[in-house]
Amino acid sequence: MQQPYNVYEDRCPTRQVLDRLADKWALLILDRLQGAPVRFNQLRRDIQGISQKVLSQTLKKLERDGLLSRSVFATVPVTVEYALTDLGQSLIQTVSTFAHWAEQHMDAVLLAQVKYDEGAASTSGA
Amino acid sequence: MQQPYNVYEDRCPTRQVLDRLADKWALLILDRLQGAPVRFNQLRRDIQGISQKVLSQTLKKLERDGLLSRSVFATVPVTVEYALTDLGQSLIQTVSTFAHWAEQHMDAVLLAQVKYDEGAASTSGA
DNA sequence: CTTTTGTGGTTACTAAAAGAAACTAGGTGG
DNA sequence: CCACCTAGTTTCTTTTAGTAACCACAAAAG
Repeated sequence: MQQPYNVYEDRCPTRQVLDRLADKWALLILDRLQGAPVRFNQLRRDIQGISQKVLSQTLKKLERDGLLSRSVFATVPVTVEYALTDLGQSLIQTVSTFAHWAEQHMDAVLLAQVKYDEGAASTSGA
Repeated sequence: MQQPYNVYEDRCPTRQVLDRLADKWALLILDRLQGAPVRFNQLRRDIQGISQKVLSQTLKKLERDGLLSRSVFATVPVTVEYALTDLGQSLIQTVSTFAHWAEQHMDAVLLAQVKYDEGAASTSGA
């Protein structure tokens, strides 16, 4: 008995899910929510470079897919908290490893880039 | 002694790496290369919906970052094989888990979407 | 001996999305 | 009254992603 879903297939609904999750901002948001709920503007401050629009959009998509929950508290000013759901928890270890992989392997990547660019230079050069 | 790299920082080079890896096509390519080298057109056939342009571009970026290697064989017609490097191998388990997560949790995602859309309907409706 | 098929790409065009910045709305404090 | 906090939305511009066509080579088909 094999699975009904195959992400390699064009029209499989998993492909859309992958497309939404395989996003720089989505990964950073999920990673940031690891451990405890975080508020909108806190996410905005912590994830440097993200705009309100993209943060808002990405949060909506992740909420719709059931990976995180949105809670509004009637404080003054209003508090909106985002937190991982159980579904989000099922992915967070993988997301975290993926998002931080570059931090561990950055030197190797930079070295590879230098080598690649040298090769490209010699092709067009001598 | 803490790490010099932090993916949450806007100008950290890891951010660019994350941006390139956090891509639907990059993930599917890396996942497909797991186990054995694969040729260009084989990748194109297996990863349904990818275009030559995007496949070519993505392979170049992944090669530049040192995650995969490109080997040309002077056969007729020419054979070009792509394979994971050691650096690529260091990420493949995470990539594979991530890429196939949706296949395991698709039902939960679909359920969440229905619930979310119902809520949105009731907001604008009654 | 011309057409089709296969290889592995590149190039131009177009549609969609991402990003920057301003604006909204409700309430507090100066 | 104006500025500032919250959490967003809207508008506009720029960038990216995707579609489709084209290229060069060689072999096989007709």
